[in-house]
Amino acid sequence: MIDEINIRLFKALSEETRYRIVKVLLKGEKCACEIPNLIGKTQSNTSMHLAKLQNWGIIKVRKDGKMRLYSINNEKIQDIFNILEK
Amino acid sequence: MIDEINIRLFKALSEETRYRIVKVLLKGEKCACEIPNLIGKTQSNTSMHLAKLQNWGIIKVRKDGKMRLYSINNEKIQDIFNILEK
DNA sequence: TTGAAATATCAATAATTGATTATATGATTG
DNA sequence: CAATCATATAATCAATTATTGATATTTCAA
Repeated sequence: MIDEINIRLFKALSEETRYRIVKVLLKGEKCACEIPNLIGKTQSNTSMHLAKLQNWGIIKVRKDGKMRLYSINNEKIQDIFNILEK
Repeated sequence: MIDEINIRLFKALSEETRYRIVKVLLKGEKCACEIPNLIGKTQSNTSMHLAKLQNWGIIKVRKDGKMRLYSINNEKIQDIFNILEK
């Protein structure tokens, strides 16, 4: 059901760490190594939430050497944030 | 901070019961008495989530006799659902 | 003014979720 | 191949949150 997908999207954005990750990634692709500093959380904590966001289809990742580069994987998220900023 | 308001809005919509309540109210004002049946939840459970949504500024209520009539109290919610339906 | 309908609230329990710490994996470099 | 950097994963614990069943409150009507 589409409702379940929507509820998962809301759940993704309803937690402070994930909300901050998404906001940072809306500015563009980011290396996993810099995200903890950008949002003020630990590496482990950030990594767990990145995994959740990825599992839920909110973000995607690509590898470059030993780095992982994350970016938004859902076009609707930018639209939603645009509405909230009005 | 605006972020906190946004996170609360997402939290409101991230739980199945509340999501269903909001979806029902987007069609128009509803009596508290009919919401449990409309969403398939108990009276007590529905009432608790109505209280949360009200505290968070998502919905509002007016009295008419012994009934309570609930409706959406946040213009952005319809816009968000419009995006999700695309 | 008693009873019933509509609704909220409370207390207990159950379930979910996040934070933390430590460890594991995997790629790169020397 | 050993060391190191980047990152993920696992286990535990704490905290938050939802559900349930019972009861309280309010309003109306007989």
